Amino acid sequence: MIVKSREIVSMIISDTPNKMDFSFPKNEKLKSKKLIDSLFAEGKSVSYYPIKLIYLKTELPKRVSIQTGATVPKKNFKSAVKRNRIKRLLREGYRLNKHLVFNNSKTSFAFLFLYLGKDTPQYNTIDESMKLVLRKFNKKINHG
RNA sequence: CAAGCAGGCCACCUUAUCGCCGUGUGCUGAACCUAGUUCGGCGCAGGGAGGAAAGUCCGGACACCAUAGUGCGGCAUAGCGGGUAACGCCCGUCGUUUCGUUUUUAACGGAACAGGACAAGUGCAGCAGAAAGUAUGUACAGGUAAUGCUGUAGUGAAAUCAGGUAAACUCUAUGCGGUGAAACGUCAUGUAAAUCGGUGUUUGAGGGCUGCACGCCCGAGCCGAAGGGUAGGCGGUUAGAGCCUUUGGGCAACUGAAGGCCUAGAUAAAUGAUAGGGAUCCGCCUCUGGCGGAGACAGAAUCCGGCUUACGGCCUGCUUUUUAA
RNA sequence: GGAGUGUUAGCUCAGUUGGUUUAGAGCAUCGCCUUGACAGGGCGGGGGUCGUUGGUUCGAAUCCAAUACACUUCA
Repeated sequence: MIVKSREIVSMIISDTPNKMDFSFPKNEKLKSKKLIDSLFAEGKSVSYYPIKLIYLKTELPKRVSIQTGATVPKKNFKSAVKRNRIKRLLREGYRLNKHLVFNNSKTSFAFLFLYLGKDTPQYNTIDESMKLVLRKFNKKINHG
């Protein structure tokens, strides 16, 4: 199991000809309070437990196609350490899987990932459900 | 070995891959006519959570409000002396209480203490008790010319004793102006210097975020209704009552001098993820080892000094049999 | 980051300022009566570490301190 996942990572890195982008720079972070407010007000959502993705098709201030944020509700996790840990895991999950949704389309989106679970997760589960959520999102965009 | 007390130290390490945030430095792309500015890209070097970052319980620095002023009110502290920028913190010392395996006394050691004043005034005290503060009854004994005049018993936490109680009001001494980085400064963006009603311009509306009054300053707008816009950047913002070493002073807290060091600055908020190896601890077993598991409390948000609380491990010292009559 | 409030029976609240009396009220629950039976009504009962710990006091739900939890609010 351990060796397998290691191989997968190395395969992704070495076998892709275009040098897949795993970076997550400042411009791709969702920072505007205004945008976040409008996300909660009029955004649509896709969810696959324990991750919920709220998205909105809008104009972005920077020249990127997606800006992403992650939140964990304080109600479910009181400890700031645990909240931080989950947010970091969500960021990692998005960073390593964002090639699924980055297809140079002209439409730009604002993303916000919510963690709905009540236990601190392992990276494996975050990774799997992140992939599923992003595929669900793609389906919805292409067909609707 | 175990327990208790006191003090000190650490806060898993390392390799690979992929990432994040500052700093320094080198090269470089695009936009505008140039100077230069703005937006980027690549490389190198070095840095990147805590002992409590927490609770927000105290004290400051700093900023604005009059160079923060007067009176009342309010709040805090409380033996004495010292330390400190300051403190409700720390150190020393006196006293009281308590512990040190039978009792008493003394010494010694440990622990706790919001430990000023009820000899200014006011209030309060269930039950019990004659009586709880303008109080004086019963029994016995003593005493007087006579009398609760004196003692003992009894009730109670407390009984003419300068009674008890101030974490009761209060008094005394000392200290405290208010608001807190969402303070404050500055740049940019943008609408509405619009509409309706009320009120006011030296006979002064309103404001200066102070509980009230005074005083001072600013002063032409202010209040309400309905509605509209912006909610961004930069500074403040990390070199500081800073840390380490040596040494002088002091019982100590602490402090003088010399030398060395630079040690996070994010803002929907960085300090991470995955995989391997190694130490640590726990459990089990077929015990020179093997297998499985765990990794405490917890995340900077202007910055310092304390206190309190949460919590894993290691090391050192002392006590667990104190002494005398 | 700052400021503030609350915690009492299964639930919603009094009582706390100003100390000592059995910690009360409504709903819920249990028993009995009323009814052929149910609802409703009447009578009676049980149920409380007063969030936790410590202190002051003769005595603490109440005063003081620490702590836990929940909630509100501020450009």
